[in-house]
Amino acid sequence: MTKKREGKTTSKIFDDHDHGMCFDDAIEQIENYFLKKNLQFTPLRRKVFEILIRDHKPLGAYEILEALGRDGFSSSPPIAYRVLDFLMEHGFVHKIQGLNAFIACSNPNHSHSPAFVICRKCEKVAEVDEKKSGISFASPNIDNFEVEKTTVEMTGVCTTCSRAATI
Amino acid sequence: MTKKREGKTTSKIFDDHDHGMCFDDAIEQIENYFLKKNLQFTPLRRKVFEILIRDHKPLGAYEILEALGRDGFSSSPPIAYRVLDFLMEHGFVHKIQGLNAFIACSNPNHSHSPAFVICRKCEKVAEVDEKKSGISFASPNIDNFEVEKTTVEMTGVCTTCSRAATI
DNA sequence: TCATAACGTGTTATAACATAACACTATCAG
DNA sequence: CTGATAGTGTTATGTTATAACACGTTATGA
Ligand SMILES: [Zn+2]
Ligand SMILES: [Zn+2]
Ligand SMILES: [Zn+2]
Ligand SMILES: [Zn+2]
Repeated sequence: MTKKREGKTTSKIFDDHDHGMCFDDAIEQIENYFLKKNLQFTPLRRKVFEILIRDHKPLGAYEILEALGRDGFSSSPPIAYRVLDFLMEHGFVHKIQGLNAFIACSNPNHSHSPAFVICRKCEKVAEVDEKKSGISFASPNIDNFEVEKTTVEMTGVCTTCSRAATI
Repeated sequence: MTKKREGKTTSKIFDDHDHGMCFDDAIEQIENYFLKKNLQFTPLRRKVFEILIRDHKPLGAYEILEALGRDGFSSSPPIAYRVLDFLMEHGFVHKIQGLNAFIACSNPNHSHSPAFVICRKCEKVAEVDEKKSGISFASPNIDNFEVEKTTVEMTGVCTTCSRAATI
């Protein structure tokens, strides 16, 4: 059976943005970026990004594939993984390692090392800025090991789920 | 920590410990812990831990299963996953999300939120302390979200692999 | 113009990782 | 003795990800 990924909670960091705005902006930003970099924003790539940005929640590759199938695209695994890899390379999508899921970036304009806050009950995920989060990578460089990529995920229970549990 | 000599750099974090010591100590520590907590350090649990601490490198669950099989234990998947879950609960093993692999803790005595430095070429992994790493979780609490667990992984190329590439 | 290389999408098959569900034994408290 | 708990074992299945190859389109450029 399929795992459920759903959630309806309100905790500030999880919905402190206007998502209608977010959606339109995001599409525009990615279009501009691709144009500038001479990359193709093909119908498939656009569709995958739209699926992710639509509800702005983490989706597994196979959930994305189902959605692609419903919209008339091929739904064999490599289709999703290839596009996801591409979108991740360019910073428009991130992988949430703790959920084996993918999420549209909340701030693609800003070059960043994203950190994620994950509720283990409702599986809502917030992408937070390094500085905002209270996390700081004081040194990007450890013993001459050049860090190319960081994964930072904080798992816990959001206030909504926490309240719900104690009722 | 970092040495620079004649243009060469050496990264110490990957091998700055006496592993013979590490192995014996680790076994003793886990034995004491289990005794104190009235937990069973069964032959299977011991074997899994030994497999992980032997070379002290990340191993996939199925690699561990093979090793178990070679040593006369059952090698069906749940065997490994159950013991790994158990050892992780008690902080003697960590999962490296970026590799789908498991590694023996380098510092089980110390209550910690481990961070990992991972070479993407040789897949060596070093567990570093929050403070040493230059990473700090300034606030354990973000907008009333109580963080229960953190995942911090830094991927890059270690000096050895980096030197090898430029020869 | 005609090779040919690069890219994007598509397919089938399979690899790699992880869990569900149930069975059996040993231990131990009441 | 009885029932609960813990540990190991088994079979089967679910879930996530990649390999390998096919095909059309679009640049590149002899
Ligand atoms: Zn982002
Ligand atoms: Zn929640
Ligand atoms: Zn540790
Ligand atoms: Zn290396």
